[in-house]
Amino acid sequence: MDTTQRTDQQRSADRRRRELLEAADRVVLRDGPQASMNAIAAEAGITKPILYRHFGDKGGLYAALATRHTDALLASLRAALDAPAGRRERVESTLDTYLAAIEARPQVYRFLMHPAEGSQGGDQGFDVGKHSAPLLRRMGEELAQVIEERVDLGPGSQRLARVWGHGIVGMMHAAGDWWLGERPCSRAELVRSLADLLWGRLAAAGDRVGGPGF
Amino acid sequence: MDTTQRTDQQRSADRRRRELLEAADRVVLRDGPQASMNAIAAEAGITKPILYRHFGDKGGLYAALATRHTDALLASLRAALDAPAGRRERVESTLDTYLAAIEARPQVYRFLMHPAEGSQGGDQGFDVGKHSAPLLRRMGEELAQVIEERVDLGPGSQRLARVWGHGIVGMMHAAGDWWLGERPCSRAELVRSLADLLWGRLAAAGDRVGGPGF
DNA sequence: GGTACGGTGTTACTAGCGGTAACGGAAGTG
DNA sequence: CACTTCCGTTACCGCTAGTAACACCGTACC
Repeated sequence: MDTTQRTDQQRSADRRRRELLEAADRVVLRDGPQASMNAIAAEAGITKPILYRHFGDKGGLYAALATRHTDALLASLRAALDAPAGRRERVESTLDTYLAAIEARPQVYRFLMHPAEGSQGGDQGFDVGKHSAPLLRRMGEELAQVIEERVDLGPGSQRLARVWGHGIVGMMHAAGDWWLGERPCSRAELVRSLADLLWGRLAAAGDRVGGPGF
Repeated sequence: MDTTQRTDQQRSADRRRRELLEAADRVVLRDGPQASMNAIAAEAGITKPILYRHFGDKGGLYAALATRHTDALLASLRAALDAPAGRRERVESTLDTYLAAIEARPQVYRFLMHPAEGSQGGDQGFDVGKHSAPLLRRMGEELAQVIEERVDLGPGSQRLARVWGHGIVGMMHAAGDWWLGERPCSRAELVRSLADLLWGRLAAAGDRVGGPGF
């Protein structure tokens, strides 16, 4: 009947969709954010229009792909963030989780952070600007929620928590990006340094001798 | 003579170059990072090959444009950073300078941060990935230098200063990006919140009642 | 005067991209 | 057999970055 048939079709479509996503994944892992629809289709053994029938446009495919990785990474981060440990340990463990992830798969990371904005396809084209880095936004909101749940910030705590969530995530991201490019120190050192920064060592440190005139 | 002639030509070429950059600026201000070479050429009243003769490729033009704005912004930041005031005041003033800049010209800001990575031009194409956001890197290094010069961080100070420089810049950037999109509070509030974060309020805050089991 | 030259500008083109229309063939249903 | 309904293809559009080839114009040199 209709229902069973539809179910079969849907299951088949879902399987195909997963296959396509895996193929896209392989290409992105190889080519970074430059991965073209042609290349992805070729990797999947089919042609472009099928991709477009499944995902609408490039933005759709990228969103699906990004959601996948973002979900996976966010799950790891949530685990580190919710661990039954002291705050400093949780912060360090979360930082380390994130850095380990971007260290393990830099191509995927670059793809998630800079989802190919140069879309010159005339009419619609992926509305750049608003969703420039969904992963960052989601991590920021997630962290904000955890902060607000677990830290007592007094009045204005919600606003403060959100600012801090996005700020800390940005700190982690920028430091990670720079570290990934230059590798100036070990991951553990980086984690410690960032945690120290968050722990107010900047405010606590003294001025250098021979510092400013005042 | 050769020399005077060359000088004349060079001066004329420089003037032209500045004109082209200003035209490109106008287009970027209008269209954001999507600005195409055709559009820029049209705005300047000339055609593409001239642009390419002056700037090599799109990356060259974008780099020239980015350097311009980056230099301007960095000068403002350096002024705020080097002001004869207490550390907290300087930090707040620097944050505010940056946020005011991105608030005043969001299109330019977006262009600087996400310089159109989708370059699918076959052969060379702007080597994405390394120069994904030169402004961030330069700001990070600059801040690192100031930190190392003026703050006494004990052993390992150079590494620590660089990590912090990039981390703080990333925090500022991510928070600014989010704030620019959602406008959840005033600029002054954002500045205060970020400075509070850097001043260790996260470490100092107590746990929420009914918090984690441990 | 004629001629070769460097610089400025154009038109017309290539190759590749995202995206789509139109067609071809298999499968199930009357 | 006809008819619809997908799955898949080829062939195309309009756009992009980038380039080759040609035209013009002032100047230096013979």
